[in-house]
Amino acid sequence: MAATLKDVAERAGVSRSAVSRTFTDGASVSGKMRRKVEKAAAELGYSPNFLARSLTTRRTKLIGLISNNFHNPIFLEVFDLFTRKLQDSGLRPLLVNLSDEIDPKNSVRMLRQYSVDGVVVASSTLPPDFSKAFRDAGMPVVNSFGRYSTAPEVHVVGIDNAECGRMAARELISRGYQNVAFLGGPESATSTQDRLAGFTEELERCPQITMSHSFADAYSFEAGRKEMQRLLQVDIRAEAYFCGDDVLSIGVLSAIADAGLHVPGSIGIIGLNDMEMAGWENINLTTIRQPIAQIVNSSVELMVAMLDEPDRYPEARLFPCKIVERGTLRPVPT
Amino acid sequence: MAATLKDVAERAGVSRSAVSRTFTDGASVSGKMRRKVEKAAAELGYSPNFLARSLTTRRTKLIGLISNNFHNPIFLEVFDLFTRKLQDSGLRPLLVNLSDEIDPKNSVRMLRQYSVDGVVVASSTLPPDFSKAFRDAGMPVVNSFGRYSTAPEVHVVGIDNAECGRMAARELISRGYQNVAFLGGPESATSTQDRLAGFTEELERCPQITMSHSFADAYSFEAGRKEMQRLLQVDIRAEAYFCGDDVLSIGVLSAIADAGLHVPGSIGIIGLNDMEMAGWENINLTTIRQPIAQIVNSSVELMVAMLDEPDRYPEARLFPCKIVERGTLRPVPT
DNA sequence: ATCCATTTTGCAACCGGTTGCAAAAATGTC
DNA sequence: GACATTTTTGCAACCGGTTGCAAAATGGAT
Repeated sequence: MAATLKDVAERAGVSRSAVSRTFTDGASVSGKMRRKVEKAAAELGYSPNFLARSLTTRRTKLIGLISNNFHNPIFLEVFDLFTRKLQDSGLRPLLVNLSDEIDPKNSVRMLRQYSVDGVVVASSTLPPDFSKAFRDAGMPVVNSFGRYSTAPEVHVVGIDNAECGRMAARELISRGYQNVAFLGGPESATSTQDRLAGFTEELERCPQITMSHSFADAYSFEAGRKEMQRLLQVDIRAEAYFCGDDVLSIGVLSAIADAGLHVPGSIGIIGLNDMEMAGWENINLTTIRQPIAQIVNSSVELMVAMLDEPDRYPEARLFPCKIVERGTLRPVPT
Repeated sequence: MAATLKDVAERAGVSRSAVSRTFTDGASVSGKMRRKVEKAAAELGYSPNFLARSLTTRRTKLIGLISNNFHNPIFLEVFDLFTRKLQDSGLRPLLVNLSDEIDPKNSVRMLRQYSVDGVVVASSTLPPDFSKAFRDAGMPVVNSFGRYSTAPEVHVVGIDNAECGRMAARELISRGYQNVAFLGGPESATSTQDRLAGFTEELERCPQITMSHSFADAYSFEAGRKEMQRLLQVDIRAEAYFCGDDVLSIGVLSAIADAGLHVPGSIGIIGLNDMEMAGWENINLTTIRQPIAQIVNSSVELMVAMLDEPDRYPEARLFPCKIVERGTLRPVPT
């Protein structure tokens, strides 16, 4: 069907190598030859087959883009940014949905069968073993939105979750809240653990402030709502909550509204991520902004660098977060 | 690095063809041979290279998954469903973000270079030329969420947008609204055009009901909010609005709340899609449910069928929508 | 044990490219 | 114009697989 190297060579009356060289940059071809070949190629609508090429070059320009977060709207932004940035870097994302995989083995095999040049694991909830499994199979790996401390063997790009916890704590302290709580995502997620640790650490320096914590089953609206409903029933509610994630916060807000309580009057809420929706006027969530565009761009740049230097020494790239003040915390007392 | 066919053949002391046949289903190999080869393969951790294989089989099992909707949360659900269903069918999605492409040419070339087996265009806003460009390049194409009437040369899986418009009109009529309006997405989107046409058609049968329409710039919260703010200012507001999309509806709801008006007391709203968020208790949007899981599954099944039969006669598969009643329309008068 | 039909196996060519090497052509120098 | 040097070109082998074909092995019937 499609024209091949050989067709072009015959039409141009030259050798196959000459055609190949015309389409390989850095190869030696005279101007005359190039023109002849390009003419024939244009006439036949030829463009080289990447997969055949990859057989000898050992480069497919395919990158496995792996995630299990297909329910948190922030990941739509993440996919948008990743696909664009990868495309701009001449790479192509092979998307892998790991939502119900327990074992990385299948994905590792599949990605090897497709000879991907590298793997981006974009998830804050996948256990670090997954990233390691890909690395152990010899593929360059970047773990975006991952935990930086426990897996120094794999490149990580993300935020300092513990610092976010401390930041949230300081913010609540500065607003004069005396009884605060952390409402996290799933307890098993490293991001949840680290955010809680930072939050706790900072609050331990203020012994007069009461602190508690609990976990929602997932980073989702329903889970946040359910957990908040439970908390409101047992009636040991805090004055302000640091929620592990924006979408969780929105669930929490809905439970609070249903209970006839007012935000920030009766209860203060601070989220994390600053997803698009947090800025919607009917939500107006005070939150900690995670710089996802920077994280994504840096992840791809790191991946590109690794393609040239596969044994690059592993590094963690952390980006600072900052508070975005909207309407769900009471003002700083004057 | 990774073991090849030849390595396995040598280790097992058999020919390369024998190894190849062991990993090709339907090929003739004796039990004894199979065991020998599988043993050697297991010891070397061998699995066949799909890309090399594709060179002779002319099947990559790669499917281009193309979209330009990376801002409407419903598409996160769409991507989740597509990736799962494709994976379950033994296919792999090569994700292409067409957000700022004017011309399909580049994507066509790229997808040909990767020898994708087929292309799924998942978009309700891409012009039909895009789908056609892929088909003209000889690739099987399914246009999911597309318009079915104008492009009978390309397979389409989706809903009958005009019928949705009629359905919305009937619903508003049955609730006794006398002055209704359509607040659509971008005027250029075929989905918007068809929904408006159906809505208008049905209302023309009730001349006593006043009807108007306008368009938002995009299927987005901000666009919906802005358009509703404008409508509220000019003060020729309708009693009920059929909004082109749920996320648009949510923007509309926010504008209404800001104006101090009440839903469904002062204004009724009906959306379209039934995205997850529509069911959140603090939104509680009455809407028309688009059966996206069915559309996605059917799209993939159609794609699978086309792989065996590339010249299959083009068909349109339409799925019925139904109203999901929540809290943004006033009750049917008794 | 013999013969024939069937199944299994290996050889070699091919899929669509790239690349090291040596021969051929072009260029520069005197 | 002769010679040395550099650049361009084609040959042939290779990347990691598949597959048509013919030879070898197997199995069954007599």
